[in-house]
Amino acid sequence: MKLLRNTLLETFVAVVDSGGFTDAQFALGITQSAISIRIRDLETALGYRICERGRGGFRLTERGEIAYNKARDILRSARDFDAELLELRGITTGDLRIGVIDAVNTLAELKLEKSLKQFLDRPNEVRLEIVVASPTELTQRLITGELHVAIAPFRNQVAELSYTELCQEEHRLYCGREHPLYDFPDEQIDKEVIAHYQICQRSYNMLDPPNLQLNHPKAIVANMEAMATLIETGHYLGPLPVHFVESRRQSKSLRELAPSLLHWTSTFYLATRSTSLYRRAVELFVEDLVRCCGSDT
Amino acid sequence: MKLLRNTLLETFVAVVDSGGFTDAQFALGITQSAISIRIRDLETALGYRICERGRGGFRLTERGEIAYNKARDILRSARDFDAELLELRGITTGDLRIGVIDAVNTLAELKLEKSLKQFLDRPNEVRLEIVVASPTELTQRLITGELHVAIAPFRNQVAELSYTELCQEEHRLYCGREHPLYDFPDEQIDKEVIAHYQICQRSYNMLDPPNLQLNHPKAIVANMEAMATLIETGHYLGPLPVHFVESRRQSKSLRELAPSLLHWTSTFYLATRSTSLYRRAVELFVEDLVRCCGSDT
DNA sequence: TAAGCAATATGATATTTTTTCATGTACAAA
DNA sequence: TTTGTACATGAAAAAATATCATATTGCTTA
Repeated sequence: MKLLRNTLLETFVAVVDSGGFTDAQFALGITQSAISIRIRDLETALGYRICERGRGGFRLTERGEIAYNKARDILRSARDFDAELLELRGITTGDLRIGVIDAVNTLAELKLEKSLKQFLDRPNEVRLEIVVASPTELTQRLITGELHVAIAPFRNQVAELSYTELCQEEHRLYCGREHPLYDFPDEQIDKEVIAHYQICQRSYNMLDPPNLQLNHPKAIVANMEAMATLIETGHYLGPLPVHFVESRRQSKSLRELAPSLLHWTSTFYLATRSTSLYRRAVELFVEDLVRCCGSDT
Repeated sequence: MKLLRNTLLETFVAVVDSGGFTDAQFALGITQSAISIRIRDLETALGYRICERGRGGFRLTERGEIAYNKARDILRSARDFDAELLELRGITTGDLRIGVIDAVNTLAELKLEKSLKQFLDRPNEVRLEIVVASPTELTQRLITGELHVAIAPFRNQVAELSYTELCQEEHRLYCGREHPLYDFPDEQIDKEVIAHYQICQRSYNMLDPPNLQLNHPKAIVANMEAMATLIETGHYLGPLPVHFVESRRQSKSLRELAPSLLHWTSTFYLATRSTSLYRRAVELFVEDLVRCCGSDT
């Protein structure tokens, strides 16, 4: 049972997500009439129209748009609130919303899979949600409470969050088979040489090869797969995590450039809100993750 | 009408605040049976008992205590959420919860009264709440959202809040009629002399006379009235805001010590949450206050 | 330009939830 | 033991919310 009943808001959100009343019937398990009435009631309560509907299609009004976003937020925190109170029974329940940076599943040192398994092996009623996003976005979503924990190489840390070091990720510079440097002997490669070629970067400048001069127009990607693709075209050099390259078939089509010269690491952190409300599920998962990562490095 | 209906939690909070079911009837405007049923339902939903009741008296259980605090928090944010959505109509409504340090009403430069009047003169449906507390507490309550704005001489400012300078408050050191220094000529008073007497301080060390050596056991107070009382005993010297002393009868029984030597000022700030949700009422009051304070200084 | 259709609104009725009223139970104090 | 207070409970009433059938509306389409 739910502690807070937000029938009207839940209906509103479901209607928006379903793009109209008709489809929301199935999402909500009530008839279209009921939905119609609920939306009317909500509009009466608010004193303004939240959406245009009818044969012309479904569309939020300007205020409706604002209301929708706020409603989603409050529903999420209502769920978390429920979970907090229910967890006082000793049962692990509610949402656990985890954010990670992309290409994290092959980072063996992180032990994400192992700790998730440990967490889930315990008796629990947790609804898991995993989101992939950039460190900046993850930070933002942690602060708003949209995420409970996030895992990424956070470079600029903010006061609202607290960070725990998890592991290191090793990076090298790679080129594709078609690239002029592909057949170059390592001994002849140095930063001077590298500087002649275009380099592809991640949009959040977090994996920059340190001390590399980037004189040339460079490509920007927001995702590891995209990075690999661009490097494979043979047009760009680019940094990639070693585990990422080694875990895939195409590794043969990529070449590490002067690994003794061009290698660097980034530190992965677990981030949570400093002033987090107590949630057993979050607590337990953090424990599991930190334990698994700490066990051998 | 309310957007979020938290019947169960509202009942719970009202019952706790009324100290039992019987009195909560009047607070809630429903019969005792209804309350009994609601509390039972809440306990069923939670899966644990939240309070002991019966002829033996009313008492929260351990978990009930936790639940009560969380419930109060969520109800407050639900009210604010309602206000946010309702204010999209253009009507100023909802709570406006203001925190101030004590003895603020005689600080003329602050123009608190004038700006409150301006604010309230506008058509509005705002429920005002004014809380008096120490700067530390005010900071805490702002962060949790318990307060919307706070006014005090904040000395250590935190990142979560943003501060606007409002005005200055002038302080002097005073002694009571019975104090040995009461009849001392100002010329003979210096820090050396002062250091021989006990000084009373505010518990948040914010109005400390700068550069005063406090060698002697000193008294601590958390409130301006208390400070005045202790000074009037003739046993302590103590700092007081000038406006505070001048605005009351007893000023004759207090003496400023070497005002040319011993005077200092503290800066009053208005603090709000940096990442505050948009509330028209809050916005307007802040405008009013800043305008009134800025108009002449 | 009217018929057809798809999306929502509405009125009457059914169902469920919540409240009250009357009464029962338990327990501390007299 | 009695009494009175504080809460619990069952039945009935009231209120809120749902459904079903049908109306309305505006956009296609012929």
